[in-house]
Amino acid sequence: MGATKTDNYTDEQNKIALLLKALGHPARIAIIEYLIKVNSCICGDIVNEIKLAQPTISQHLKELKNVGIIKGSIEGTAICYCIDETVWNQIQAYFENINLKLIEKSTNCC
Amino acid sequence: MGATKTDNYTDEQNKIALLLKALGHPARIAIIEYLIKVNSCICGDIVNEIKLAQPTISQHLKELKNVGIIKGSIEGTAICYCIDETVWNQIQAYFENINLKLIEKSTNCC
DNA sequence: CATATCTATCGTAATATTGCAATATTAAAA
DNA sequence: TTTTAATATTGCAATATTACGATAGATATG
Repeated sequence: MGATKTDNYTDEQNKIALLLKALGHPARIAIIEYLIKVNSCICGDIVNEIKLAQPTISQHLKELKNVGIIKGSIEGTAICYCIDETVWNQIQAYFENINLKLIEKSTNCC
Repeated sequence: MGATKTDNYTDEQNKIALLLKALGHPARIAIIEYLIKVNSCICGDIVNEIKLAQPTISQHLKELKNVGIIKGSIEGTAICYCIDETVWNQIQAYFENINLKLIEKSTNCC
């Protein structure tokens, strides 16, 4: 136990869960919001922005990159990160789809 | 360590992170999708739908209820769960807001 | 080359999550 | 009241996550 039983679910369910799990930490939310705020992609002053040690930020960036929410390109000694809009749109589409269904059949009993 | 340092972040960041974290597990995604599919709210045949033990499902339901994504009303010996559209709309609004900003300034360097 | 800078990785401690068996709780039904 | 059915809670084992210090790797600059 302790490990998620991914076999029980569809690939889609597993995928969206992984994406949302990656966003399910305030540090990673803060990173995303910062990346959006500074417009042009930003490298390691995320460490200055968020009160966490550099290895911790690096770890969070890695997680976001692993699921495809952000991407980074090397720029000299620094690395330029930014949001991958493709994956982001997938997340948005998922929520929109569910919202449509919710509106469609709004026969709540609770 | 091992505990998230919530003090570093805004209330909003912590809140949205908690909501997305709650959705960041395939079982809970499956529960949400099932609740939507069966339209009228459903009780404990979620256990039949998803291959997990009853206490495990109960635990996942509790987590979803804790953050307000679902609500349940007692109906005799069964409990009727359904999605709380208020919180759901908050999540959607969050993503929409970010998407707007993404479109606004789409000067990606990666 | 030596040094400084930026980022990643490793190792590890503290804590959280996942999942289940056993058991408790609650309310309908017999 | 006894029984049955539906959920919740408890306790626990296995695993995952979070965070950081130490260190390594890569690249620019003197």
